Amino acid sequence: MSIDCESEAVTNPLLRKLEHGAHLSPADRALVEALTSEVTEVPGDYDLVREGQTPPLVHVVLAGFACRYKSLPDGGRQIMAWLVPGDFCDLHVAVLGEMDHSIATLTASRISTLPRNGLEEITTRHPGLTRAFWWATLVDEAVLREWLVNMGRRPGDQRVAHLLCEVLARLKAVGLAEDGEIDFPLTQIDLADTVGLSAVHVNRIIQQLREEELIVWRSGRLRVLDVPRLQDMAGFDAGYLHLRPQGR
Amino acid sequence: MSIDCESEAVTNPLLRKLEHGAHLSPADRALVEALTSEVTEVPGDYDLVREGQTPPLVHVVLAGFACRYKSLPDGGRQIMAWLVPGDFCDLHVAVLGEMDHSIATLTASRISTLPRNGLEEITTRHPGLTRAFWWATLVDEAVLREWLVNMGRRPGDQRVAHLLCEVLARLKAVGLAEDGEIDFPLTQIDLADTVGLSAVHVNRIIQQLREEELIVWRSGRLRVLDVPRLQDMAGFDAGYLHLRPQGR
DNA sequence: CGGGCTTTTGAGCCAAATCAAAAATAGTGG
DNA sequence: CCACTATTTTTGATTTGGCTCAAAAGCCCG
Repeated sequence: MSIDCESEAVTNPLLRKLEHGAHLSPADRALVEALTSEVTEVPGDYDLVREGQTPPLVHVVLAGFACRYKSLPDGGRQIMAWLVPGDFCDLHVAVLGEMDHSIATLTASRISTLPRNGLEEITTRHPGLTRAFWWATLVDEAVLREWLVNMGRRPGDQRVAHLLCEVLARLKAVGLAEDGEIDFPLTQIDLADTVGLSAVHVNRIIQQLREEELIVWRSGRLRVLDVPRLQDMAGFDAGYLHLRPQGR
Repeated sequence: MSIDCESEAVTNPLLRKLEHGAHLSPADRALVEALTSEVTEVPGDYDLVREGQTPPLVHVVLAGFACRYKSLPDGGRQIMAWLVPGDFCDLHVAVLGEMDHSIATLTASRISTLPRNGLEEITTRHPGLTRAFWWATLVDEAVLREWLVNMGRRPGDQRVAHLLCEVLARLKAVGLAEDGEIDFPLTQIDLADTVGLSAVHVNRIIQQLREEELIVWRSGRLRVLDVPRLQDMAGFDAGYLHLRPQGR
């Protein structure tokens, strides 16, 4: 349940992420810092928000992995998004009224909870930040579209490889990847629930990626040995993430 | 290429849709009407916007079917959204800068093109409408999430059935469905590109749905014979569409 | 050191793909 | 209105990627 303070960037990951989407004034930056000052440590596999609820707080992931998911009648679940440091969990609730899916941590995480009215003040008084939030929402949507392509048209191995390429790029964008290597304490079951394959099959795919010397993944750490080659076999093109050239 | 003026509601479909998401003032309504006055007729299978472009106009579907899609290296395509009357095509471009996917008509369509600055004026001066646009974007995202569940975890027959339930509900919401029946001039190939199955398999599923007397689909018209039963077999729950109880 | 997760392995099976070709439809131009 | 095409839809046969079931091996943690 310790969350690896070392590898966390000096800068706030939310701030770091938003800077990809808009130019923020010093005042905007200070505001973001202030907003994310209310922090909770949460264990892995913990429901932050459940389908049908209208959470009073907006959550932001600061460290760890969370996800959006829906449970199915047959007991399975489909994960529809990974929420990594810098990602909003439920920004949309104020507008949509009720959650149409649940949000849970996948690993022990540090979560920031912002009061809704603080956010509403921003959207009326700080157009620069508002635009940045808007941008973040639209990138989430773009990611969702790419996932749909992944599930619909790519075979298992490319599907998993594509997901790994994406998470690497996203963590790099908030300063949490060094040289193709990231903290990655998920289970293969989580991966399977995400890419729509069985855990057994995902296991075989992982083994294949290891044999091809594309990745090393052990004890919660993932190293991509040859990023271009993995991207190539996955058909990965980072354009849909709409990041600035350098996550630095 | 004629677009069936009869079945089109008296009311503007965009307006009709937005009323599900927010209460609009008479001024807001007038503004929406004015915005959608610039109209083009477009044939089927026509690219409105292509990946990589930054379209100068924002498009709204008024009649017909369009879609978001990405082409794949192997020649296939994945459709990531169906755009039906009332749907924005590229509202996000102003923020994201560049299209990360293409938009094309699936059938002959009536498309409204709004100048970007008209929209920007709205987002600064008309909070009610802005909120309605925001709502529409978030619903698009919710639909995307449900599609992901559909592709990831539902077998072919349920997958197709679910999609049909959705399109029926969405068209009903803008007044374009009467009693489980809609204009539906798509090909089975379009369907296959949407649900991530082969056209041959989709064909077999359609035949099965017909045999089970769940649907009648011929000459561009779809009738769902038993809506509750189809929804039931598909595991369809309209909650994610965030519509008001009555599309009326 | 024992119990509960994960990961791994093996075997058999099934949903859905592919390939190929025929039948049905929808357009198009004369 | 009718040939002539092109596109869709349908059928059949075959192959395969990924699933299920089941059990073993490895890990983590108290």
